[in-house]
Amino acid sequence: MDRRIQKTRASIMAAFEALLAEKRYEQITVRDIIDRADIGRSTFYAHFETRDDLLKYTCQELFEHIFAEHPVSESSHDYSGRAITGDDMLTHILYHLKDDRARYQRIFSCESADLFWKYFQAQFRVLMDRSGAGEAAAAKKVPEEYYLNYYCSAYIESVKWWFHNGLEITPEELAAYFKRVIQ
Amino acid sequence: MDRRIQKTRASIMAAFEALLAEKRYEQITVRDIIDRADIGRSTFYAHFETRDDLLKYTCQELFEHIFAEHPVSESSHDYSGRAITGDDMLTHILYHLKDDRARYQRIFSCESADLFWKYFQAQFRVLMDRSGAGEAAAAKKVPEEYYLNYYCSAYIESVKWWFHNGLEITPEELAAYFKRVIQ
DNA sequence: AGATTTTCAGAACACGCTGTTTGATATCTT
DNA sequence: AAGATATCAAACAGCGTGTTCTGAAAATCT
Repeated sequence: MDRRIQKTRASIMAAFEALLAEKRYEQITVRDIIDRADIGRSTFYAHFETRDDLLKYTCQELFEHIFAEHPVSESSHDYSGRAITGDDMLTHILYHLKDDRARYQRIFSCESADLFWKYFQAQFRVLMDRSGAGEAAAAKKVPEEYYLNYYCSAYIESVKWWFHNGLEITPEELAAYFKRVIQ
Repeated sequence: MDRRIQKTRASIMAAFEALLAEKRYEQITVRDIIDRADIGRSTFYAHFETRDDLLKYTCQELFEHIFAEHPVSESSHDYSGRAITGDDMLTHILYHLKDDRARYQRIFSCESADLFWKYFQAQFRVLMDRSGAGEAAAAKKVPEEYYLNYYCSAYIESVKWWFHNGLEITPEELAAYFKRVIQ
């Protein structure tokens, strides 16, 4: 792969993330990006069709690691060889977030964080769809759809709260909070 | 009060809400609004400073009834004479929403619904701040801030789910779902 | 190293949107 | 009826997006 492409792409992404820390997505112009990345206008459009395209790509790139199909051993936690299911997954995701906290913290505390949280929740929902929430819903005597929605949003809100408080407590502690309020 | 002002304002609001049903807020231009409302450009700017100003005003107008300080007797429910506190409030709000369901359904199912849900949650949060969630948080052994956030977002998510399913069940039933998952 | 292919830069372009200003016209209030 | 005020159309400056073109620069191939 052409090194120029990688370099240019990297500088665009870096400029974009830096700008997100300063102003909300809607206010970031292509001029802002290319000035900061120090590239030409046409170069930007050679890499991304539109500004929205860059945002979409950033989202994918941000979370693909977390929601990868086959989690492998990581620096601060090791689940290799074990199947990641149920409760473990909740903590597993938190570790991923904490491992790359510098980046996620910047993204999640920017004014356009909503966009990323929404993408995060959608991905989490896909995961949960597979690990049936039927029993829990039945125990609470509410529709499964209602429960699934409740469960996912409560989890995301927990993570939001965690980041909002500077990731002070450990992943295990936060997971414990979540399980306790969920019961 | 000048009739012209009322007429113009009403036609702007109507045009805006109609457009929200068709496309997302960011894509609605001032030209769209004034064409639909059949007014001049400068007239629009005589009433609202910016496009965002119109959105803000619409939010306020939408929820001011629901979050009014002193709830009075309504068509489909009557709490007059009783203090609205705690659990009653949860159902009370749902009745308000159902009373004007035509309007709220249009707003909450439009592509820019997020903006309105966010405003809704912020207002709800203000309400809840006053009715101390300290005991419940202590019972679950989680920080009060964490619990308050959890509680409010779970409520809003319930209402979202309700609208998403066409308000099929009654306010009492939804409130029951909520209380059951919250426990 | 030299030739070939690909990417990059910079400027100019068409187009659309925002918010302002103008002076003439229509409509309200009293 | 008369004065106040809201509305209108049209033109304006300013800024943003996404396109196109050309020569220069860099990477890749042999």
